[in-house]
Amino acid sequence: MEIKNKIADAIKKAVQSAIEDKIFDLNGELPVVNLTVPPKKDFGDFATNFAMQTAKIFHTAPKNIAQEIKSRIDAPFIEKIEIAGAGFLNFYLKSDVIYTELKNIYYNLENFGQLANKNNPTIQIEYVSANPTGLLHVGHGRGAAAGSAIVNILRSAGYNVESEYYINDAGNQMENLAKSVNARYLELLGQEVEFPENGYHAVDIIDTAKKIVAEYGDKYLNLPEDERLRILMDLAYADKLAELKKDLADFKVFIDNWFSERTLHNGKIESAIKILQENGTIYSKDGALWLNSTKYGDDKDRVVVRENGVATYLAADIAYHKDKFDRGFGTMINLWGADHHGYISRVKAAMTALGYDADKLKILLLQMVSLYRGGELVKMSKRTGESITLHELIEEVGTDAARYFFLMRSIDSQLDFDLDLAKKQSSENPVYYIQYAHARICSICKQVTNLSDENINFSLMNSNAELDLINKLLEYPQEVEKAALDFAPQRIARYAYDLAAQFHSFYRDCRILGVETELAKARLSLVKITAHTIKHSLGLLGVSAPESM
RNA sequence: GCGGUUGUAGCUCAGUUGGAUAGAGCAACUGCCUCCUAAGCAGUAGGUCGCGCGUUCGAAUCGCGCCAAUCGCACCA
Repeated sequence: MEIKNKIADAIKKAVQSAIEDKIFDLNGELPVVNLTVPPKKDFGDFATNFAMQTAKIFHTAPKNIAQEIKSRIDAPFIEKIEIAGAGFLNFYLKSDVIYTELKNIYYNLENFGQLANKNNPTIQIEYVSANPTGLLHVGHGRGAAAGSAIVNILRSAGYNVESEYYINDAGNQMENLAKSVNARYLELLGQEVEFPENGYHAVDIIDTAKKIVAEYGDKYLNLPEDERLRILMDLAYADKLAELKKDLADFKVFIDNWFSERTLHNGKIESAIKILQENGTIYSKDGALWLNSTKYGDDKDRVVVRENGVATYLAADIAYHKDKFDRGFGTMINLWGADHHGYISRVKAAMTALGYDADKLKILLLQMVSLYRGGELVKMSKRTGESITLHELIEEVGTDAARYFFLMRSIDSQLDFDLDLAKKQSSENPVYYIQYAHARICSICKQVTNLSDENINFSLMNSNAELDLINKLLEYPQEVEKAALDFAPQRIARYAYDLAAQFHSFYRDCRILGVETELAKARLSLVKITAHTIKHSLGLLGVSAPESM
């Protein structure tokens, strides 16, 4: 059991005994004991504001409550307790506590950072889900980095997770893809063609057409238009999807489940609509079918089937989310671009109307990315093809830097991505700073080969530099937990940076080569734990930890 | 007009289930390699936490109202 929980237990018992002895008169519910690492070392190893929080329900001054708890607490691992400020209880642990913890970590190092399985129902997370009609751009990159990092973090925190990509492979955009590739195909074969009005102008469409020409030549040139369009749609779709999967794989993004929208068009959309019609949430007006989403807090009602009988995108999305709910996940997370926020209320409205608990669906919104090069904003546009694609970004700055930069800001902050900085191999670049710490440790390990791994006396490490590093390491499991609860990869990015900083300080003050054997053994074990933790935390972000730089 | 997000040091940003003297990096300035990777370390300086009112023992954090930036408000996806 973690030290923190032990202290919390001791406090609860002390309070309980005071209540039984009628010292405290309980007028309300006891809050949970909240233990934190204090901002200054002078304030002990752990602190709680419990006495201040309970002042009201005990009708007693915080300092008196603190005094009572202090006198009743019974815990062998606590060195001393001090009352400070307005009523903080500061706990000072006996020094052997942290050494025992460190020892446990060291002899079970592979598992450090992997929390116990929570045995919760599976969490599903859907992310990227870009249309298979073009290349992934930088905005998708942020979603890909965030989604995959959240998956890693949740798994590390002991949750069961399944990732999913929703492929919009039905409807207008596929028609446009077919028409666009068709136009390029004919162009390449020397025909005069007018480019379709809503077609995709980006150069990757030409590349796709070129591949088709290279493989099939003019085989489809003389087919009837609609037949050729059908064939080209299939070929282009396969090509686009393959490119998309490759770009994601290069970016260390691996999806468990690829969900095709087409599978919804075999009755699932109709049956979802039918249920909503039967319970009165869908009505007819002006020849179209409308979802009465205002009843559930949406701004206005929404069309689900047009006058011409064709279902809207929303209809497919209702069927899709119904399908997700029917698969029985405990929580479903959608990672959407911030420009889709208006969509939340209508999807949730539909789920509520279908009788599901819409709170199980959590929508995380990713704010926009702006790229800067040479201090200038780089414009992006998928239509004109002047965008920077994810592929180009990886080529330019590398997967490690790109992922770290995407992840170091909270997802609901707009991100200014400085391409020049991401490319710099210097201390200005946080990715290198962290990786360098790892490489330094690996370098030491290579040079120290004659030290035994047994009977390590961890308590020899008692200087500030050593204790600071130890304490930082002990915080790691809790950081993973917090990052998982908040879906906040930037917490891990920050932690990895702080840990690297702690190590670099240690490195200056504490040598391993050339010091007395027992101390060298202890320090070597400490830096091995550090290396593991840096590598593990970077791993959660999908960033590599090189052994030499 | 309505809704989402953001506003913290010169710049880029952490920090929200309310807590102790608000933290990093970069940029500026001063030191440190005969010593395990100087891609590093130590130090100095830098703040009305957008503005105002409120809630309370206590507010960057919660509530209300302003201001500014940004994204969105389709029978498109």
